[in-house]
Amino acid sequence: MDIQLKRGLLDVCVLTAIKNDDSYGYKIIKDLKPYVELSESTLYTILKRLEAAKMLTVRSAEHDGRLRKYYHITQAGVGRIEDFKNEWKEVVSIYHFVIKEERHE
Amino acid sequence: MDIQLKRGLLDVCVLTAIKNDDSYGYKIIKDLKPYVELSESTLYTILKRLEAAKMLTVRSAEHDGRLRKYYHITQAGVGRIEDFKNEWKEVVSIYHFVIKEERHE
DNA sequence: TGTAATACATCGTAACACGAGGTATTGCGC
DNA sequence: GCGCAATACCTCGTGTTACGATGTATTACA
Repeated sequence: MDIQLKRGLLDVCVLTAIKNDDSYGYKIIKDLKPYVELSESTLYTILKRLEAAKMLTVRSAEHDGRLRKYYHITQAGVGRIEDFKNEWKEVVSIYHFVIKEERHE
Repeated sequence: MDIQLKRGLLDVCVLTAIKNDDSYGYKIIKDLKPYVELSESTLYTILKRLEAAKMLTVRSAEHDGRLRKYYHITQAGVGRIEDFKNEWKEVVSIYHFVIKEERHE
């Protein structure tokens, strides 16, 4: 998938991945795999960004002797998803513009 | 509209705007206005990029004593639009992922 | 013993949209 | 005739971003 096209979707995907249940880095990547591929470096950048924007909170926990950082969505994070849903209408109208501009002959 | 979300759409919008008839900078902006707002600096950056990628060709012409640069789409440019249409399926599947993850209770 | 999987992290780079600023002409109101 | 909006082009610097490369450490299994 085109990198530029992913840009507006990744933040919302990550937020969606933790929306119903707190999750952690490795699991988020696996859960999103069927929809979008993202590398670890990309994910950790996103998580840092979303934390700075107060769209999620972090909690460290030990699991089987291994560190895990669980991410929990905030109200602002939920709002970000809602904003995306509203913007979706605009995206669809752009898509229709692109497909309707066919030469009908 | 969120800048990041626009990123994957702008190139295709510009290509669509010149697809059926050659067009020029100022007109492209006005034609796209109902769908996406883009500034002149953004458009000229895009046009340069698409030209470098051989997705369009340029032809200068004088119109009412004023210079106009007409942009014409190439086969590669048409291919870019087709690629977008195919990627659209992935985008829709992401959208469905986002909206389906509602807590049903 | 080694190798994949799990789990975290940082750094540098290239791509990109945009605001701010610039040049020059036409056309209209006053 | 003067100013200003509209038309039409352009450049530069900046901040945001996705990603590959790279690093650390543990568990599980062949």
